[in-house]
Amino acid sequence: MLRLSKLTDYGMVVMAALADAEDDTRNAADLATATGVALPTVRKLLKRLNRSGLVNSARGARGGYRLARPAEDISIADVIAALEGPVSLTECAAHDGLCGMESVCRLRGHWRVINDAIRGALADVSVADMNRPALSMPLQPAPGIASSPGS
Amino acid sequence: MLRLSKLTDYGMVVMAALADAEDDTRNAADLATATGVALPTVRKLLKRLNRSGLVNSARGARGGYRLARPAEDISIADVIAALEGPVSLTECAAHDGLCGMESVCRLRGHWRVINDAIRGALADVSVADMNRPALSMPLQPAPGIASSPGS
DNA sequence: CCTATTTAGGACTGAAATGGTCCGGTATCC
DNA sequence: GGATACCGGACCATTTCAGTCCTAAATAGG
Repeated sequence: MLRLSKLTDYGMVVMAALADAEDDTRNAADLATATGVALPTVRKLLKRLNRSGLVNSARGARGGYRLARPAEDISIADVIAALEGPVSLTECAAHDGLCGMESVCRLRGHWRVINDAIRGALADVSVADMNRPALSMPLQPAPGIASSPGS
Repeated sequence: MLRLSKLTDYGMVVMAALADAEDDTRNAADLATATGVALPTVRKLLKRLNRSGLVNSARGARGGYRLARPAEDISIADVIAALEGPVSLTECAAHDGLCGMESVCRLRGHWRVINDAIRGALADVSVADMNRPALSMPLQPAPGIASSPGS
């Protein structure tokens, strides 16, 4: 699997909808209608996205949300990090000292590299990219891993 | 997050331990001792790995397990697929017709591409690679995504 | 042939995460 | 001042996950 949570998936959909009206402010109800995601869920997502600084909010009548930055400058990795924390395939790749086997585990260093590579790849796809109708993808090779010692 | 399950994590450790003795057959108890993973868990892992054809098993006295192929020919993606199913970041990347929004969702095609890229990256790291002490990684650029004209 | 060893397969349980909902409070516009 | 809409949090039902255990089957060795 290696699956994103459903919330994150929906979060991307909401972000994409928000990208459609970059300047307009849209409220949670509108976004729910536009995306087909249940309203309370949309609310929850927007709150988290706001706290993480990915969207700006305006309270009160005629309030709503809009992207904090141009869609080109918001990556999938940003959205994932906002909704489910930073990418880390294994426990040990994220935090130190939780495993007990760390000192003798040969795998750990490798996981970190792989981890960074995937995060890098995800960081190279923007919300704007995801919003394009077609399937052309301007994405980078996963900088961390690929390149030999030289890098 | 985007985290592997703990079982998969342990599974990699077991595979690495198995790679240490490519020709010797090792039983579940030995592997539990060598890896520090609880015996019942090791058993469970080995059963699954066996069913997926990643290891071969021998029953009876002096039985045990060994890698079905050279460690160089078993990728991380193989192990992940064996233990938690094929890599698929989103529901829609794996199965058709479960979402209801599929026909109108612009994101779907993009997710598939990203998905393939990550799977590709994971497929380029072997158990043998993971077993090396150092941190040099012979990994490929994530063939699916990158490729664009420039790169 | 008999016994000890070791995997095969599945059932089961407790704990944790996840998705989803709702409520009282606060800020803003008209 | 009233209506609108976000803010923060608590809350619950469901599912998934990790981990354990038991019985059956197969093999090696005496």
